[in-house]
Amino acid sequence: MATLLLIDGSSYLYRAFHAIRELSAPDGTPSNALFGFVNMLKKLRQQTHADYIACVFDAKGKTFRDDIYPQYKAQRPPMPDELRVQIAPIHQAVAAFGIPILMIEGVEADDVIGTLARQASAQGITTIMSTGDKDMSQLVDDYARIENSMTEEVLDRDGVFAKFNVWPEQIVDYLALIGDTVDNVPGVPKCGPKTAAKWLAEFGSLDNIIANADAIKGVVGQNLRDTLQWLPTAKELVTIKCDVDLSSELPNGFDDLKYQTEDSATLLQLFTRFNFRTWVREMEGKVGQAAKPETPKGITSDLFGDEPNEAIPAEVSSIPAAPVERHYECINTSELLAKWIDKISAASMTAFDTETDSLDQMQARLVGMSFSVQAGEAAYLPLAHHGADTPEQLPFDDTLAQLKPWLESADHKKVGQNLKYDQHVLANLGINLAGIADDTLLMSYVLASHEKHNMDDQAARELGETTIKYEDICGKGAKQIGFAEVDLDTATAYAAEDADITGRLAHTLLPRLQANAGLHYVYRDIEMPSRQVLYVMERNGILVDANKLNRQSHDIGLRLIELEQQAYELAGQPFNLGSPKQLGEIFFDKLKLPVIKKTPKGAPSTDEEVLSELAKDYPLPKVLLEHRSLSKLKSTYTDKLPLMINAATGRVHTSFNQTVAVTGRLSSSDPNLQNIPVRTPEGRKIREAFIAPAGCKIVSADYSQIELRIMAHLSGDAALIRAFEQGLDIHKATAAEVFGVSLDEVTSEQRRYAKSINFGLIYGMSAFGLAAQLEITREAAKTFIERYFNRFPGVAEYMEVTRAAARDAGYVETVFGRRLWLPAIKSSNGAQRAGAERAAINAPMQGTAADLIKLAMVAVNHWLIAEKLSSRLLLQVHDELILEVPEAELDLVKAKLPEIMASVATLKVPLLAEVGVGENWEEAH
DNA sequence: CTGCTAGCATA
DNA sequence: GTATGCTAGCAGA
Repeated sequence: MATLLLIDGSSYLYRAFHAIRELSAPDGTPSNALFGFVNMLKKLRQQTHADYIACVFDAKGKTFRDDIYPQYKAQRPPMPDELRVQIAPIHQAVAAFGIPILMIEGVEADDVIGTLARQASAQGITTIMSTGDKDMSQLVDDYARIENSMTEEVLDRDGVFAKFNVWPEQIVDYLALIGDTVDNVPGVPKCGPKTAAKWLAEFGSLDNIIANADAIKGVVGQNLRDTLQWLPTAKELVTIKCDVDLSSELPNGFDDLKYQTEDSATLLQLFTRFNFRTWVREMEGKVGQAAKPETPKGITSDLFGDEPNEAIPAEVSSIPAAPVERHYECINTSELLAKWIDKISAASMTAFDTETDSLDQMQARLVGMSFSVQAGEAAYLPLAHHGADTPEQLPFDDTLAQLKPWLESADHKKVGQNLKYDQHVLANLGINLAGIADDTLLMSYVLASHEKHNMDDQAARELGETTIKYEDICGKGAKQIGFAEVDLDTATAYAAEDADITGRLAHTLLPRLQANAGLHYVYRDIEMPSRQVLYVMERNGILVDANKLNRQSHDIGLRLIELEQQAYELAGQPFNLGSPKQLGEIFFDKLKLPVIKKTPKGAPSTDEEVLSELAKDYPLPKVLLEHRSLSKLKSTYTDKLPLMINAATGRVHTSFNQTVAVTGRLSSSDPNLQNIPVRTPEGRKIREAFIAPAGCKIVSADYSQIELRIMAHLSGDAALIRAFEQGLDIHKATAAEVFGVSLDEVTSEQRRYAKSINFGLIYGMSAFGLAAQLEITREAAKTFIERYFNRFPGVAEYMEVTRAAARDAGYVETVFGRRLWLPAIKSSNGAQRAGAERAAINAPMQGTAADLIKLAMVAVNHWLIAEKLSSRLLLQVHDELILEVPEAELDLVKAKLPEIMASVATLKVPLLAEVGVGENWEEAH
């Protein structure tokens, strides 16, 4: 049976406008109604498969109802300007989606819908009226029903009766009796839905009620008798006209209401103008496919030319190309140097690499550089080799000066493998590397975050080439020599190969990224821009008060000695408190304490959980717990951090690794500044040592409940979305739902339970895990989870859908299209598979959060530069950004920073960032 | 000197 | 129950 879908455009216009908070295009044009409307259209298109479709709007001007009753809708305020300006783009969007638009002068949208619905019913066509307008209930019959796509309410004949206690054919009478304040149609005073339904149940119809008006008692009965003259007019006003002449609009009848071809180009244009990023990405994929017909793979002389030869789907792993003939040379004369400067100046893209004497990017000194502009052809320029044969090497300073313009030119595009490192190395020499167009490390990471991304592995995987390993030429371990000690022939073979392979990798990987709009967006608009911000943050470094940490080390040291003495007495012998093995022997062999759990290798565990449990009954574990936590703080933080201060800058410069975390998160190392303590008072003292220089403050801004908000967005769960929209304490709100109490009745115990389940959900929880966390039985945890899923069915469904999608595709995606691969999801090992399923649940949330804060970092950095501010980004800790801000800029940054963070994307729930200020990180947090 | 384990710091 | 990085201890070079 054929189906007709009629969208009540006028009703959704207002609903979308009021349902969504402020939202506007970059130029300030409001876009909330457009966003809501398009969202609704997409949802409808996905959910409802109709043969015929129309979106109906009110036309301008008066209607026949104004002639009947001049006060009709007289009290309705004019359409707000903010909505009015969105009408044209909304019509444009509807049309571009391929949905026919109907606007008939002299009648309202309802009348057009009524007419079409009646015509459809007569032909046996099912009609779905998508509207939120209760008046339309009068149109429901055996063929026509209402589906409200916002509330997902469905009203068929029985549904109408269930809702209003009258049948659809009585709705007109019912509306006439109760009137419509919005449209300024009076009814019978004091007659509401209850009374109207009661009368209609008793007398069947308005006519019959009028006929029996004298029999109705009370004030309402008198009111009825007073309005008898009016009621027929009221009925006429609320009756939807079902005989509108549509012959000139639809000469071919329903055939004129078929879906048209989607106009992706217009949609892309529209979404770009209003900055609907997710949809832009979606459309870019479609437009790209349509605009780029497949071309045969050709041979180009310029291998790094701008246009990819062929769009290879990202899913298809590349087939290693045929061996490339290599020609590498060593630049050791001014003629060769001139030749290569010409080459790289003319090239549209140069693969570039540096060789240095250290892995520490802030300390590393340049030893040489290599270049390649064509597959198989590359050159190595040695600059600081020394050793037995320090031969034909061009002079360091002079050669670098010749290359500096090219290195610092944004017009000369470079591609490299981890150019952030090379950028540091050159910055150490006062050279500001520019024109960084591509990075094969990031390409590999975006295409396949679960693979290895080092150049040797990439070369083998993507090109089928075996490369010279660093260790092959420099040795390893203590006997390793610096690259400057390597002879020039060997160095050339190695370094030129690096540039050559990098260029060829870029040429292979870029088309695969471009073939997928989502991945390309993640690479081009998230990873490449945040690469630059990370460089800036690493370069900035953070000021650390070494004296303060040293004093803390000293104090902790004294306390540790006390604790050791106590432990020796309690144990009856001295032993190494830091050795789990010795500790185990004392605990379980000598003192015969009970074994609570075992390590994976089978030894009795002595971790914090076990110690806490044992501490309830024995004194020694308590001493151990304090010793453990203090020695961790001392060895990892208070002892180490002062040693990490860079002598030249006086600051600590971490390395942000952009390509290790499979979820898209960053990691920090040397030192890791993403795990500075915060939970315990002793730990927080370490944060106090991260300080702002004189005249500055530390400003910290963190996203509030970012992963739960993303869960609300991804699952679309109405209750969860509502809780965030209302700005509630989310754990409390969860508790209220799950325990069925009001918000102010939630006990702290209930809130704690809810908090655990919220975190558990983010981690792909099982009943077992939750039980352990809450120290309750597994059965109790299970019923608790069931109650949660009952209250938040959208979340339950999302979990299942995600698991299934991961099993199907082998990966899951973030909101921005980042792919998170889960090779273990198809493992025959049950435990591994279960682990991968938990990761599949967690990854979209953790990964989307990572995408968001990367976008925020880029936006904040961009703002700081555009406004020429001196404030500096220093650190990122997954959901937190830390800046150093001069006092003069404090108010501005305090206001703008959280605003930027909250507005990098528009999700189904608002984003919130909270800002703090202090002399040090602890105060600011 | 290198690689592994247990344990623990963060989001 | 997700994702990381670092330390000390220890075993086998």
